[in-house]
Amino acid sequence: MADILIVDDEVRLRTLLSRTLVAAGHRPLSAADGTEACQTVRSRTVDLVLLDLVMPGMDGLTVLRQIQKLDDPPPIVVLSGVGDVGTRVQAINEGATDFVTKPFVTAELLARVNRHLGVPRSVAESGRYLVHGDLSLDTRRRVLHTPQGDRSLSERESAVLAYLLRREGDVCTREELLKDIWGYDFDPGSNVLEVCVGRLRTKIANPTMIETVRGVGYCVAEA
Amino acid sequence: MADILIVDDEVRLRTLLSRTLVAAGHRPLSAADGTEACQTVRSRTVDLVLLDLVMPGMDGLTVLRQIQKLDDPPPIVVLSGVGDVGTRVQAINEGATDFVTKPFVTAELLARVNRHLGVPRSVAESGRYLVHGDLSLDTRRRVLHTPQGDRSLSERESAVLAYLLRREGDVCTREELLKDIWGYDFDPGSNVLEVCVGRLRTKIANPTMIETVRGVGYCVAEA
DNA sequence: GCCTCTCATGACGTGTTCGTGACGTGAGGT
DNA sequence: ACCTCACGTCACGAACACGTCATGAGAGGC
Repeated sequence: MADILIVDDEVRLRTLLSRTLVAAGHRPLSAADGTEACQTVRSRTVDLVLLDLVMPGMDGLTVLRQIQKLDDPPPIVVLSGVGDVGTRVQAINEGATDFVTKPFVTAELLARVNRHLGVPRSVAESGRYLVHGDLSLDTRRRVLHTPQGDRSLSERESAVLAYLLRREGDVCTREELLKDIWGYDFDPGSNVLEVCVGRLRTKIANPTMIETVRGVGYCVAEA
Repeated sequence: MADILIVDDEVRLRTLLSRTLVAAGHRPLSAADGTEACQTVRSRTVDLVLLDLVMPGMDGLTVLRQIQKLDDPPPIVVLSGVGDVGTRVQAINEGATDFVTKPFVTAELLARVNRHLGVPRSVAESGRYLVHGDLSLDTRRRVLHTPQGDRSLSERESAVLAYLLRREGDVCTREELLKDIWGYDFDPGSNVLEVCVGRLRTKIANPTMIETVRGVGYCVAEA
């Protein structure tokens, strides 16, 4: 049993989905447009969102982004027509958990919904969150959750921190970082890396977390 | 050193992965499709499987399931494109140990592979830690762990200590040290070595650990 | 068009590293 | 016991790596 928000402008589809979900033992909620959806999602906890991309008024992708901005966004299953492959890819990139092409078989839809409900979020989105001690990095939203609150990181900052965290306990050389993040094959002759690490450290609760190994590179010790 | 099966239909990726693994001290095996992979995995022992999900012929997920049916299935690291979140979730549900999204940084892939091999750090980073009695030297981070806490060593200090520890119980002559660490072929006429050893001893809990053999060189006795 | 955010750049300050030479000290040979 | 030589210790200074700052260009939002 889970609270599932249906976002679609067509009444018939909404009622169809509602009935299917009730039959499967869930509690459906409805929203006819993006604005309503955002309100609902903010005012109460929702376990999963079924989102139609094509809607009048607020665009589906916009709704997607709005939901992703939440602290602990629920999984989002996108409903899309067969045609719009581009939008679909974009939706996935924007953080959609899964998608179902219309017209769909209710059984399949249900299977997917259940899958995303059953799977703990940490597993479903494994790799999205990088946890280290008492702070965790949301690599998609580029937000760092610390005991002192959330801070948003820039793209570069996030990339560097993610790189270090993924290789936690390992020393990452300046060459590796410059190559894999900046795409530089040789030393740029400037101190981009240092500046970026500096900015990162100011945003981290514990600046000593990123250790510098003189003449080699940087390292985040294992928690 | 571990036997790692690479399952991918693209030749270029297979060779790239092979090279990377060999460089890291592993023995790679290749399979171009699911059928071949299943055969290999049944006919011999494999320590880890690198599995591409998207393949013609037998589906990656099917291979995954087949491997899981083995008596003592090896860990499976799945390679997946950024887009296919759904398949990824399914792969995790089906028992994949971890996954890496393509395109990937080889260093990260290696780190994960090593992590999932039963004997992670000792094999993957053989020689990284030099242990002697109650202290251990992390040669990559250049940090010395002592009962009194950690101290960071400079490059030279670390090099000298590592050299002595690797030849524990053996007397290292001044000529050897000066040649192998400083690159000096003849006595520099200064006391670089003594100064360095001196600095080292102050950072070590037990200064008598580095024994001087008058007229010859230095030695660290076996613990 | 204006504003904000990101990010590269180069100047500058600072701490670390490491070689150097002066000097003290202890060991070993005679 | 003395002398000598090898080693240890110290303080100094130069080179270097890193961190910090202010600045300006460019992208993107309103």
